[in-house]
Amino acid sequence: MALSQFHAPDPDAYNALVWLIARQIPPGRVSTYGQIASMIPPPEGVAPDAYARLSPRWVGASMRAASDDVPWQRVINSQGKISPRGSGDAVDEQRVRLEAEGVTFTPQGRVDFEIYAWDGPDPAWLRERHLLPPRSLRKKPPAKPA
DNA sequence: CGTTTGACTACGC
DNA sequence: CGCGTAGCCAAAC
Repeated sequence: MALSQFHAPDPDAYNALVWLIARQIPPGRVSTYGQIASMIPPPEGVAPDAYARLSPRWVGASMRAASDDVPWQRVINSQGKISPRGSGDAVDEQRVRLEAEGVTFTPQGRVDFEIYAWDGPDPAWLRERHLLPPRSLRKKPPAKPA
């Protein structure tokens, strides 16, 4: 069975996990589609490499379908920018909401992950729900020379 | 029933 | 930093 690059095999189940995680993002902090995807194990039958390639878009689809009780404004793309979509209205609204929480944007419209990146839920919270440790959005410190 | 239309990301220039 | 590319389904029109 071919996997869709736009929707998870079981959208409803996937959405529930994405929204659950998104609701943990504190005000004034941001996460990314890819980071949230990295906390969710590949659905049954989905190979790890395929999951890594497709899941960020699945999370994007989940955010699109999210109701207003999910802080969707705190999820941006890996470049630190608000993802463009059809009507620029939603993009403007997202920026307004983030700025209202204290998030600032560079002149190029980007959010600095070094300042605003969310490190993910408490490890215990993740383990209890069979979720995985998130990949960091911050630059990895240079390898420590012996 | 054929077309259009999607909240992504890593990578190369 | 900005721009283009691959990936290749399915619901809404």
